[in-house]
Amino acid sequence: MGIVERKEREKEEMRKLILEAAQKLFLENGFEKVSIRNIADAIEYSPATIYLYFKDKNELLYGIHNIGFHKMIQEFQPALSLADPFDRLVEMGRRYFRFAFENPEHFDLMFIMNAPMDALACRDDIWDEGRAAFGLLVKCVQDCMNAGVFKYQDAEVAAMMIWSAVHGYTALFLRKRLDMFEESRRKELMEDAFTLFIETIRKGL
Amino acid sequence: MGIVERKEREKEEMRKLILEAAQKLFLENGFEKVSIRNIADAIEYSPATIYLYFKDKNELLYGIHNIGFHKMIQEFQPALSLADPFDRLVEMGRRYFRFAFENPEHFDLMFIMNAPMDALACRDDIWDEGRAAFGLLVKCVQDCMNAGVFKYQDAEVAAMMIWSAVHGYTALFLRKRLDMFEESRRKELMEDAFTLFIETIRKGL
DNA sequence: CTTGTTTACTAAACAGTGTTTAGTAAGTTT
DNA sequence: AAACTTACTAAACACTGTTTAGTAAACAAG
Repeated sequence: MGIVERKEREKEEMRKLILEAAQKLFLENGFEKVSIRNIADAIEYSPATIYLYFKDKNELLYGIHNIGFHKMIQEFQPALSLADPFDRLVEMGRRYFRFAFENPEHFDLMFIMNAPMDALACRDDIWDEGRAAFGLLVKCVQDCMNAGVFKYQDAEVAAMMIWSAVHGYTALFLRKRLDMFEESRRKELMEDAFTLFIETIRKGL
Repeated sequence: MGIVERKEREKEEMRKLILEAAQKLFLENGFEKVSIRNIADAIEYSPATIYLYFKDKNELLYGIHNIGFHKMIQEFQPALSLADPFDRLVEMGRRYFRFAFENPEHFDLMFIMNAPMDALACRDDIWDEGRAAFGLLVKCVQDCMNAGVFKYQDAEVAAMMIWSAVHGYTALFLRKRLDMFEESRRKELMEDAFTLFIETIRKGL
């Protein structure tokens, strides 16, 4: 009597089909320029079908946001296995920015756009993906404290401060607020600001 | 023969009428929920009229973004007249966040949304408002260096690093990425992270 | 004062958008 | 074979930003 199981499998596969077609279109054309109808066309189903698998567009974007987190966590792995906790922290910072730079649409969805958070708020659910990722950072900061690199002792507060600094220039860059600097100066400025931040917390935290 | 002058005045007034009606609606309902038709209704003109005064919606949003910058610069004034340069820097940071908290729609337009930057990019113009505001920060950081508060000597890089840190938690907060912390903890965490950042740069920069 | 021209404005249309509803056809169960 | 359930869709609804063609008033020139 595996019919119900098969149906469930098919349902899951359909969700995946939609999600991956949507992701492909979004990454290719940007979020503003992709509609439910475009996605429906790509998978050769009617637009209404998508609403049988996702409550609304926010829910769909939330699904892609999840894929983004998987990708990011994976790309963080090499950083996490570095021996020195401070090196680990620096490498995590670099990878945060590099991920944003190489996957701007995913990063947008994960940390800037309203849509995925609205989907969560509607179900009044908690942002588990964000919590987990932040947890990685807190752990790393805690290791730095245990190793005596930082004198300050509240790892969560320190992690928040570090996340802010790295997220700040990443978000400003992505939303073109650093375009006021000429391209070569911009790259230099971001690199130097990051290095300066690292040196500052090494001395002052 | 003041006819052409009067016409120019009327044209300017009409722009202002549209801009302020638009701003009012945007601040009341948020940007996602206001259309050109809504604005047209509010001023009792047809939608097409708006396009005689603004190239497109991005241009209109850019206009409101400018009003936001005027407001922000004004609210920065008291900070700028503090005697001690480091106090000045701290107060600027506090006011950056307070402005965002009290004027989230304006802040969004100024530092997060794509629309106003797209309007600039189309005219391939430079972001003067951002440059001017960043200039204030650079000057303040330079004063801190001259006063010997900071040892590091590149004011622009240091300003970039400081802007990043303050913008980071502001943007994360505004885009609901800190909602994973319970409300009271969230306020505390932001406050503590800011204080920690201030203490860290005081010691380490 | 009557022309011709310019200006300011709008009705209506175009080409889209997210989403819902009512209905169909195939698969499954009895 | 009949009844029920599921998966799907055509078409509509109520919007969106934007453009076009046309009108009526304001102005300038003869």
